[in-house]
Amino acid sequence: MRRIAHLDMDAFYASVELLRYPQLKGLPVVIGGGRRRVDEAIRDLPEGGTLADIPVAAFPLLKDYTGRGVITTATYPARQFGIGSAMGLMKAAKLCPQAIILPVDFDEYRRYSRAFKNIILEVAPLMEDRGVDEVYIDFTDVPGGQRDGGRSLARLIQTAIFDATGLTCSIGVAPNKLIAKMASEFNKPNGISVVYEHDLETRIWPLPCRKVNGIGPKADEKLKRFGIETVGQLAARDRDWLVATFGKATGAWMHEVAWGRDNRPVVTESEPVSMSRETTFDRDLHAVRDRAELGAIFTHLCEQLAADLQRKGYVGKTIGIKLRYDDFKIATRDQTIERFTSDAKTIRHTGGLCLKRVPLERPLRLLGVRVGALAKAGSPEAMAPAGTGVHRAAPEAVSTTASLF
DNA sequence: TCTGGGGTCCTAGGACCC
DNA sequence: TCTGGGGTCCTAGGACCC
Repeated sequence: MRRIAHLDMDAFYASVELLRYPQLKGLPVVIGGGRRRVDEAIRDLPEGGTLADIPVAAFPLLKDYTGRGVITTATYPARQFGIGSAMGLMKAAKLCPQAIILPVDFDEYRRYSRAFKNIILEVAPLMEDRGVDEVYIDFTDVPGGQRDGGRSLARLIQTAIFDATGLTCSIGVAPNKLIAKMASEFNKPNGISVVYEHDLETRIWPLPCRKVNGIGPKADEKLKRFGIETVGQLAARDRDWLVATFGKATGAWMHEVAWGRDNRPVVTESEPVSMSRETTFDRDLHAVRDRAELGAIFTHLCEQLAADLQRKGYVGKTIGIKLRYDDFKIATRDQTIERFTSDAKTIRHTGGLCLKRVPLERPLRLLGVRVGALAKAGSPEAMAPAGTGVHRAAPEAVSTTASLF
């Protein structure tokens, strides 16, 4: 019998921070803010003092935070105030002004990410990466993976991760990835849930459609307009109606997931499709008035992206840009070039051409650059001579102000 | 008081080829 | 000369996820 686990680290970023700052345990803490006050607190430490010696009162508070940004993670005490991830910092400050805010430290989270994944791999080799804090694990052929429907193995992994890192996680074990993903949320934090095929009606059907991985805000809203709130109500609609209403692929998929069917394999290896860098400015910038600043930011993003590609050993041939205007609307442009590249100057130049094709009247809040159509550096594909494809004229520039780039 | 950064996949139209 | 269908690549936007 197929047994698939979904493992989700509990409040991952925040939990990693609490390992450094145990004095903050039990307090509302959010991750997502600026660096300065924490740096000051570290600098003010007495000789020989550790991070754990920083007095709680020295940490920055949400109410003193000014600036843009969102919460990436909130500790469980902070969640009691209604704070959640992706929430704007200003809104979170209203809900819980006394919450402590810490800056994001991706390098540290990546270290712990590698650590917990290595522990899993020692026990179960079929693991699929789903980002820093999540994985799927195929329990089916792991010795002991079937015992108690997978509960024993889940417990073993959970304990091993905690012993090695001090971090807790929640695990769902089910017949497939779809159900496992939902099950891992049943018992958070530090929980295990085992779901069988025959639990569909009692444990899955009562859930709101939004809990299905793949049904987002838009699809959920449309479902609600037809009176469909739960997975069970979705399962009650006939397939043809779903196909007629949501389209061939989406409708059929919805019918399958509502009946708990999902045969996607656990995928252990995958190649990246694109890499990108983007930044939201401290204040909105204008293409004309802030031309020099924008140009410098863009160059820097291209250099960072080129360095990412080179470090990871990839080249790409579709260069793209992304803008977010002050009204939050997004525009993208891209252009495919003749040769694969990871060169900052080439990316910068082609990105500059893309920028000439996009409207630049409105103030901008974000600028990004992307390289897609990736190949491994040095691979036969990446080395193929240019001009073998169909020749296509580059799109015309539409913007005049954009020539400033 | 607005809303980060890094991704994947899908759709849809047009170009172009067979 | 006209008609057509399939396949692939390119581009833009959008939904969704972590």
